[in-house]
Amino acid sequence: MTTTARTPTRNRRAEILDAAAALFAARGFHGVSIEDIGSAVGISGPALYRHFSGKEALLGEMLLDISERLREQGARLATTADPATAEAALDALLLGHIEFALSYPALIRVHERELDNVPEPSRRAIRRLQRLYVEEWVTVLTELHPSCPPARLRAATHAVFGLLNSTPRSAGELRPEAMTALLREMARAAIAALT
Amino acid sequence: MTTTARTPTRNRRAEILDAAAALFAARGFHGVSIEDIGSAVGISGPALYRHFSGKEALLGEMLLDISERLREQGARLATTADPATAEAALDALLLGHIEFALSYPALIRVHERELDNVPEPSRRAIRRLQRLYVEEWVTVLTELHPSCPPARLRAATHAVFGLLNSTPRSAGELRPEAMTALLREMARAAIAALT
DNA sequence: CTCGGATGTTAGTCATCATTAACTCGCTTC
DNA sequence: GAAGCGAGTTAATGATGACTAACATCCGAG
Repeated sequence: MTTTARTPTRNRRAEILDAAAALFAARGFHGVSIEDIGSAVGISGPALYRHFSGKEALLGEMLLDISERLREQGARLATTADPATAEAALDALLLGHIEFALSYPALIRVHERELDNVPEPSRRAIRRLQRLYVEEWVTVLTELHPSCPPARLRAATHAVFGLLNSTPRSAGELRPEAMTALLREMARAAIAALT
Repeated sequence: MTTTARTPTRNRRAEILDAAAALFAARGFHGVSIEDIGSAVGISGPALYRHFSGKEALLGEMLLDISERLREQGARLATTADPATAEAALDALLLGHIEFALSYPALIRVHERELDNVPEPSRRAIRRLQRLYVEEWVTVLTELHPSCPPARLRAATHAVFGLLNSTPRSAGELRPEAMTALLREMARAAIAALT
């Protein structure tokens, strides 16, 4: 009836993914209904099936996109810097991750929590991308701490992710620049402490 | 009569809470059915209502217990040490939290993720305990970094929790002692880096 | 021995949900 | 100016799931 019919499909898909991300972050995958997602973007319920084959497929696409963005960013930032200075590469990775976490807290939350709800075909691909991203970090850390065993560096990487991804929990405590500086300093120090 | 009450009830409740924690950690609150929990402890479905008034109440009790244990531990460790050496208090808090996270990864996960699913009466109490625990840390950190504004210290505390709670994610990478040492060193360094 | 309560069991009930079906409607295009 | 299609809509359908009811059993007093 009104002038709503102009959205050219591309926008709709993105709109739905955004709304679903916010809802999943707030209430969890199983706590959100198709109806909820639909009405969050002004359409109602089953209309979602014009854009996605199902709820799980929607989640799968969402996580795949997030993982791909992180991996791409990781690959770009880790190699962009002067290969001699792994320090610079690490700093770039840190700042990239922090900016992502601060810009898209809902995506970070979903990425952290909902992998188990993705059906098996996609889950494998997502896991692979996540692993590649971690390995990007481990490679850089290996240059900085050659004597440190890889398993330890991997655990350290997960610990740093936990630190950086704490953002959604301490939302609003600090302004973004202050939060960025804080997380960067803490993460750098934590990594420097590795034997 | 009186004290005995034999073990049937007490054990059952604890057994149920344990099983439910493991399931909630793995699949999320809404991803687990009453049937699932029941059959995990060998009874079936509605028998749970002999022990808990409902699914949400069960979760509420679980989170209340976790929060209470953390808060109690925090209060004990933060004051036990020589008040002159906030360093020692911080180290005690760190080791206490790490031990808890390594011993009960499922509880940590549920504690991090499921607060939103607790109905309002209990949620308030849980939040209060969580806040008290955080304030325990902030108090100690304030002694170590008097010039650091409280908001920054609070955000730093959440960041440290994120780091320490990464345990469930990097499960099995390292042996417990190695993981404890790693997390302790990283967290100490991260905190020392605060201006 | 019997009574009563704690603890289970199985068979409903009633909601909620994901998904599908069967129709509109408005555009573009021939 | 119909044909076709993209994007919605509302009404089933079929599962699943939380919770309740009605009925069984064990066991420790009295």
